[in-house]
Amino acid sequence: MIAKVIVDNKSKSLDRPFDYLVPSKIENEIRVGSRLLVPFGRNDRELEGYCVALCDESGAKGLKSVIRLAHDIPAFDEDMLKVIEWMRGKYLAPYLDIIRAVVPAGTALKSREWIILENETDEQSDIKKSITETLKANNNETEYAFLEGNIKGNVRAAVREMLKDGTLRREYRQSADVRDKAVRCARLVVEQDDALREAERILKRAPVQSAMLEYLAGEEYVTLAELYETAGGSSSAVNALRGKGYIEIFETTVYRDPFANRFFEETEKPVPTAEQKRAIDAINNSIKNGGGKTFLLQGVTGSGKTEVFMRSIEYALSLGKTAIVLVPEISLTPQAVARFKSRFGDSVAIFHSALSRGERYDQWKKIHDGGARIVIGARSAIFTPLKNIGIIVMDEEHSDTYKSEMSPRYHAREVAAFRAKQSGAELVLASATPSVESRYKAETGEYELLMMNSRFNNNAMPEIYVADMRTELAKGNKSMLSRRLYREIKQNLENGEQTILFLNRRGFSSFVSCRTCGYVPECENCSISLTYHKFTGRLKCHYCGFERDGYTVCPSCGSKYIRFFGGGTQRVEEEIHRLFPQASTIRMDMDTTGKKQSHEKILEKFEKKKIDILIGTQMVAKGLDFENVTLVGVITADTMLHVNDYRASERTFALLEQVSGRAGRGKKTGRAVIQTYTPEHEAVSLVKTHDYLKFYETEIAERKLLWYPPFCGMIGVYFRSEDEGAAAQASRYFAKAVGDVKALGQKVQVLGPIPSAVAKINNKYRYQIIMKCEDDESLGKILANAETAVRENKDYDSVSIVIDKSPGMIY
DNA sequence: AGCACGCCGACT
DNA sequence: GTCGGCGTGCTC
Repeated sequence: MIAKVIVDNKSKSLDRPFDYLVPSKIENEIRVGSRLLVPFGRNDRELEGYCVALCDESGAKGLKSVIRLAHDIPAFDEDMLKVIEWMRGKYLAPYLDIIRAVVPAGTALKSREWIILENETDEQSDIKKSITETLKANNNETEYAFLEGNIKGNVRAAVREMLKDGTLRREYRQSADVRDKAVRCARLVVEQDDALREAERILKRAPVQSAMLEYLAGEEYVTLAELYETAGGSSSAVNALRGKGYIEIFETTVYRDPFANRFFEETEKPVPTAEQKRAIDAINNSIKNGGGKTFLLQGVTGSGKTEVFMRSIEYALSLGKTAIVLVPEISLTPQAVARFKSRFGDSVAIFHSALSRGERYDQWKKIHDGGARIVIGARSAIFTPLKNIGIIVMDEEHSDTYKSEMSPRYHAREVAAFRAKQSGAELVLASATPSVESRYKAETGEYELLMMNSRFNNNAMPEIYVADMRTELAKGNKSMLSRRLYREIKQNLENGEQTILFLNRRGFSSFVSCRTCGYVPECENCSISLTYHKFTGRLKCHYCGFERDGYTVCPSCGSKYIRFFGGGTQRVEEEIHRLFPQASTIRMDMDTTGKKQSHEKILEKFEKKKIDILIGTQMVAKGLDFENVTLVGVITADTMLHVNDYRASERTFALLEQVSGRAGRGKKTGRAVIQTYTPEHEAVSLVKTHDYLKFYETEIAERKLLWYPPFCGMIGVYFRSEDEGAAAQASRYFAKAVGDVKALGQKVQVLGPIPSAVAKINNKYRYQIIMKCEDDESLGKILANAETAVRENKDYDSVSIVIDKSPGMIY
C-alpha cells in the first residue's frame, strides 16, 4: 500500500504529495487524513505529514516507509479533503496553509533532532572535542540545535562524520504541544445498595465519606474535583474509601469546557410572529426535503432573526442532523453564547479566539467524537468536522470578518456554500444589511429571499438625525460634538438614560505634528505616521508595533510647538468631561480591552447602569443589547467612506444602521445622531429612513456602470520585499507573465502595478496589481503560472507574492 | 525550507 | 594540502 503524503514543510516548492510505503502493521489504521511521521530528505529528518490518498502504485522510485501514525485521530476525512482540494484551486493556497486552517492549531508534532554520545574515541580536532565535551556535560545527549548554538565552526559537518564512524547517534524526538487533559475519577466497586448501606452506617462517624458514597451511588463515575465540591472533604476521605475497598480511582480524558463554571438557565421559547413563522417554515421545508438551498434572511434589527434560525436548527437536530452557526468574532459575546447554551445545552461547542490551544483542541475533539451537534464560532468554525450537517447559518453575513486576510485567503461564505452543497444542507445568510453581492443573488433567484420588516413587539426603529458638521463649523462650533448631539446627550443625562458614542478608528487616531514646520513623526519601519498614546505619552505604530518616546521639541526644526492632533476615544472622552463634568464615562477600544475578559467587564460595568456614556470603536457597534441605551452618537460617519475600496459605501451604510440599532432596544424609542461632512451621500442619507432597498438599488447601478462585483471578479496580487526595486520589478514581471489579455479568452482589466497605499510596512515595500475579470475561476492557472515564473527568477528571491481572490481593504 | 555536495580561494 | 564560504540542486 502506498500513501500520498503532504509533508509539513512550508516551502512552496514542496507543496505536493510525496509517496510513501505503508508498513503492513498500520495498513488497517491508516486512512485519508491520517497524520503520519515520515522520513524526509537526505538526512531522513522525521517530519509530520498528512495522508491525502491511499493507492497501490507509485510513479516514483526509491520509496521510503511511513514511520508511524503521529496521532490516533485523522486530521480530516474525505469530505474535508474535498474542501481542501477545492480551496487549493480556488484560492491558490498551499496545501499546508489550508490544512493548518482546517485542523485545530497547536496539535502539530514538533520533531527535534537529538544527538547521543555512543562511543568514546580520541578525537583530534577541536570541534569534535568540543562536541564530545558538551555531550558529556549533558548526560551524553543534547539537542542538535544546542550544539550548533554553543560551538563555533562547522558543527553540521563534524557531527555528520561522527555519526558515520559511530561515535554519535541521531534520534528524532517528537513532542506534541497539546495533550488530552487527563482527569482523575472515582467509581464504586461494590453494589449500589451496599454503598448506600455503608453510607448510612458511617453517617455520624465519617460524614464526608458517607456523602461521597451516596453521591457515587447515583453516578456511573465522578471526577474527584466534582466529588470534593459536592461532598466536601479532600483526598484523605477518598483514600480511606479506596482503602476500605468501596471505590476505585482511574483516569479518563474529559473535555475542557470554557463555559464550565457558568450556569445556563433553560429559557422559554418565544412564540414566533407570523413573519418569523413564514421564514421558519420556508427553511424547515427545505431541510425536510434536503433541498440544499441558500436563503437570504433579511430582517431589520430587532426583527428576531436569531429565533428563526434557532427554530430551524432545532428542527434539523430533530431529524438527527447537525448545525454550524457562524458569527463575526466580535458578536460572540457571553450574551449570545448564553442564548444558545440555554436552548441547546451541552450539544453546543464554541470556537472563539480567546480559547487556549488546549481548549480549542478539546472542542475540536468533542465535535469529532460526536459530542457536539451544534458548533458556534467565527470564520474558521466553518471547518468544524461535523457530520451530516443539516443547516449552516451565517449571521451578519455582510461582515468583512468572514474574509481571511491570511493564507488561505478564503471567504467563509464561499466555503460555507461549498460545504452546504456537499452535505445537502441549507445555507441561511442572515443580515439587516446584506452585502450587495448577496442581495443581488437573491434578486436573480440564486438565493431565496426571506424578508422580515417588523420589529419585535413593534418597537419603532430609532429616529435618526444627521448633523452636518460643515454647517457646525460655519456657525463657529469647533467642538467635536454638534449642537444636536450635545443637546441629546444632555437630555439623556437628565433622564438617567445611557448613551453610546461611536467612532471609527481608521483615520481617527491621534498623530503628532509640528505647528511650525509641519513635521509629522513616522514609523521607522512603515510609511505611516505614529499614533500618540496619551496614557503613556509614547508614540506607537499600529502596523508593526514600533514605539518611542514622545517629542517635546520638533526633531526637524527644533520648535517646541509640537503637539498631538486628531481624535481617538481618549479625545472624545476628554471633550465629554469638559462639556459634562458630572457624566461618568467608560472607553472601549484596543487599548482598554487588551487583556482577556476586560471587554466583558467593561460591558458588564456599563450595563449595570453605573456609567452614563460608553465611548468606543468598532466593537461597540455589534450585538450589544442594552435596554437603557436610548441614544447613539456617531462622531464622524465619513471616515470609512473615503477608503480605497469599492465596498466603502456598503460598509458605511451597514455600520451606521448597525450602530444606530443599538439605541432603543427596550421600550423607549431610540435616537441616533450621525455627524458627517457629506450628509448628501446615500450611505449616510438613506440611514435616516432605514431604506436598505433604495441604497441597494443606487449601489448596484453604480457597480454595474463601473464594472465592479457582482458584475466582475476581482483579484489582488501583492508583492512584498525589503528590496524596493525587486518588489517593483517582480510586479511588472508578473503583469507581463499574465500575458496578452486577449489570450485569456475573456475581458480582463489590469490595474497597476502600483505601490500600495501604505507603501512600506515593517520595512517591506509593497506593490500591488488589481485585476478585474469576467471569471476569476478560469484565471487561476494563468495566475499560478505567472507566480511560478516570478518565483523561478532568482532576482526576485526576496519577494513574497500573495494572490487574493476577493481583495478586501486595499492598503 | 533545510541540507549535502562540490567548487573555489585563503591560510597553516 | 585542508578549512570554510557560498552557489546549486534535491527532497517520495
